[in-house]
Amino acid sequence: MDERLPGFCIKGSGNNNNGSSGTKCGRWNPTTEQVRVLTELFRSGLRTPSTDQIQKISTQLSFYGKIESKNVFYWFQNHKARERQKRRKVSIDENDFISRDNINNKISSSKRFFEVMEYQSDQRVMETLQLFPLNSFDENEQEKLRFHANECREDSLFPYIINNSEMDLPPLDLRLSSV
Amino acid sequence: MDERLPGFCIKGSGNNNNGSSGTKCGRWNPTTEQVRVLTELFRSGLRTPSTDQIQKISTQLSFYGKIESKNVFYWFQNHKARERQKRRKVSIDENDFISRDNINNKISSSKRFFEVMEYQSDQRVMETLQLFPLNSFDENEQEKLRFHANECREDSLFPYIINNSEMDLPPLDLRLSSV
DNA sequence: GCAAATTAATGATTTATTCAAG
DNA sequence: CTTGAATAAATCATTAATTTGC
Repeated sequence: MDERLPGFCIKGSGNNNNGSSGTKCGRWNPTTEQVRVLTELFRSGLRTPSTDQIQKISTQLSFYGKIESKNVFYWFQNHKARERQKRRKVSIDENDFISRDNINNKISSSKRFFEVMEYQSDQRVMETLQLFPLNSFDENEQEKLRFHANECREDSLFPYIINNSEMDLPPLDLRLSSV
Repeated sequence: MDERLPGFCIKGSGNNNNGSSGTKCGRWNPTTEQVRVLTELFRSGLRTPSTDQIQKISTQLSFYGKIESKNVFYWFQNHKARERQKRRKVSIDENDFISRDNINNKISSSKRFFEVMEYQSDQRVMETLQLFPLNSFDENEQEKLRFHANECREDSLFPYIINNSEMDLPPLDLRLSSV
């Protein structure tokens, strides 16, 4: 019963030999305050703290709970990388096929879609990074945007509003059946 | 049970004078089928549809009733945020304020550690774009890091200390020298 | 049974971040 | 260092559920 339950770790004897393999059990679990401080530091511009800074941070944060210097180091590494990854992901991947070819355009993102849409001519299915299962849609189509301010407020602040009132629709085909 | 589909903007001047500076339009009231399809798409992994997708979804869903693209956009925004919110509330169990033994014991040898770490993973922080998991909710990884970094509990005897942000910790002054 | 009053859900806006380009 | 792009968080506002008194 005291086996290593997945996701729940038995009290692995104080000194966790958190080596390289069994990171499950001896992993640092930051407290709220620790995360708060780290995030504040990150937000303040700190990205790659020096060793001295890491030590100071770690010492300070140890007040809130168990922490080691390496945790601080890793935290910044991961946070930096993941923020970046997140940005890239939403900017490029979320946009399915549209392009990576003309990445110089960089506007493959749907947001600038209104402005540069007419330029899309050749989209290649780049690196099989197919994120959405619902690509039963025909992304290849270049639909016309009818930016019709149908609302009371004409200045729309959200990035993309397309008013498409096509009413002649066959029964729904949105299933993520195939690609 | 009132089957009247919500119209567009009720442009009737002075009709619904809610006085406040809010919207003056009646808001979208999704039909059951619309919600069902949107939820299915969400559960399939779609989180931030591109403009193309939004338009197609909107077009498809208009078969079931009045809808605009912006409604689809808003729906995904809200649904994503609220699912995350829900999950976050559930996982407010993080604070194990554990005063472990010799917290920063490894600092003395941390320099070597950091050198190795730098060598290992400094610039090579995974550039891999993870494919979208078809059946999992891609929650914010940061939150996972923050709240689920470790399921390991030493003991459940420690009292929670959740909002002790007013400890007597001196204000961190870490960014002093090398910023 | 039925509406007025109240509460819960959720659609729509605003605000505060992030990274990256210039 | 400043600005652009694009959210995601926080908030506002309205609709639906429900409670309640009659």
